[in-house]
Amino acid sequence: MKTSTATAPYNQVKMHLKQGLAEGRWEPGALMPSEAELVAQFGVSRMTVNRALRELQAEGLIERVQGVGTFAAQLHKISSTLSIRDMREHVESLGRKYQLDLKLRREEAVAAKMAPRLGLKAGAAAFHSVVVHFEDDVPLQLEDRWVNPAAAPRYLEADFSNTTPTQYLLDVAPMWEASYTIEAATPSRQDARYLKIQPTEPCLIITRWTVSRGTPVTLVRLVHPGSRYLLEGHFQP
Amino acid sequence: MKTSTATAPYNQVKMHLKQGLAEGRWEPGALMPSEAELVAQFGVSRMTVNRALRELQAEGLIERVQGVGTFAAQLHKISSTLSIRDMREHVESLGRKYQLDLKLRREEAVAAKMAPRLGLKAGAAAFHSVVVHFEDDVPLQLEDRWVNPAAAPRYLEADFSNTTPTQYLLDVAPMWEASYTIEAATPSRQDARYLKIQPTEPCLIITRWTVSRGTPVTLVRLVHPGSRYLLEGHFQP
DNA sequence: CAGTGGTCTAGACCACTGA
DNA sequence: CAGTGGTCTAGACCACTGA
Repeated sequence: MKTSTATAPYNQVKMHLKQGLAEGRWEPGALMPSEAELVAQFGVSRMTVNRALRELQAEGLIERVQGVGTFAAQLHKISSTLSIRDMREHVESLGRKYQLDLKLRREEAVAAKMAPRLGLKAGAAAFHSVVVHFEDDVPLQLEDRWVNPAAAPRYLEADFSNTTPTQYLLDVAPMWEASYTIEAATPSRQDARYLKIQPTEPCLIITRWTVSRGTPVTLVRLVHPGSRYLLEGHFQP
Repeated sequence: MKTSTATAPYNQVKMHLKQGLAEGRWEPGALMPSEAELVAQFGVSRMTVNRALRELQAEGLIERVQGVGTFAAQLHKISSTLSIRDMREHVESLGRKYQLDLKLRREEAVAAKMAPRLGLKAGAAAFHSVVVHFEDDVPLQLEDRWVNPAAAPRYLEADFSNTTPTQYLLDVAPMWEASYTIEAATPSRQDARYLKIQPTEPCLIITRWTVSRGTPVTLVRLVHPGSRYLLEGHFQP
């Protein structure tokens, strides 16, 4: 029938239920209206209410059991989106001056503990780079990165005057799978020198491992001075 | 026609496209088959391929433009689920012994800087609790929490021998909206004493603010010794 | 058995885009 | 204008649940 004019019927049903949940009209675990009831109430076809319900289910707001019914979900999960944010974009989006200092970039033999995560044998050649990202002349992040040469053979030649290692690698090897850890620790003495902080300053350290099309691409350690960096997230159904 | 037996047709279309994306059959930004082409290729109705495509879009794997076509997405975002994990559940799921030490729980006047986030006026009465969570007799998390009395009037009487503040609050005031920050910092002297760590040890500090049905519920600071705690995440489309 | 959700179809009207 | 995606419908068959 109609299309994006105003709110589509499926979306009206969806918003109606969402608001009811927000208001607590259905306690967590409570039985909600069936598809047939919503069809009667809104005067739309079953496929339309089905879409509304399927989307609410995908968002984790309701649970559905075939043969039984639809229930308000227990909201225990915060689903928040952690972007692989490029430091250049991030800093420039704040209206600050961005600078990148390439401290090291060369081929090195990869250490035994890192090799498997890069899909390489211990001692095999890999690319190693160390970059410091600045916001208004203040070091904001130290990026210590290993790259699988098979995934980005020309990494050593990449020009970082207008791009960043993150951006370059996303371009040549689209990210498909990733894991990360976030921890608090003190920086190494070398890290501290690069970041111009005391070696006792707590740092937020993100370690990220990226795979593209089944090939490990890069293993990166991102060190942020605790006093200058914060991760934020927000969740709203 | 069929139902959950084997793979539903919409899911076959979806998996086919997903695998093509994983293999790099379509570079990011490249034009993908239209709905009409997929209808012909799979011999299913348009609604069926439409569902497959809509779900891939919701997962961020493709982008669709009305009047133009369907395109392989640039994969820049890691969407990972950060749970409000209950420490008791977390520790016990690892097969470890869980203990809770209630250090403080009382009514207090809320500080001016915290009051607005709890929906209260500066100096109004709020509930304040401090709890230490143990894993095998090792302090794993310090939980310093303020609670809006309007959202959980009986918080001071809750029995924490079989539940936790998190669990109790999720039960009485289903979480609807939340924000959090994650940072690295040194603990306060008091925090360090409770956690039995040196005041110089870097800690991972999560500050979380929760709203239920428009009412602020709780503001909590979770302090984790950096040497004992790590946040992990994984992403795969 | 009645009621529930899971899924599919064949057709429809529409808005939007770019040639 | 042809091609694209956005959405809806009325009907269908099915599996599952619990009385």
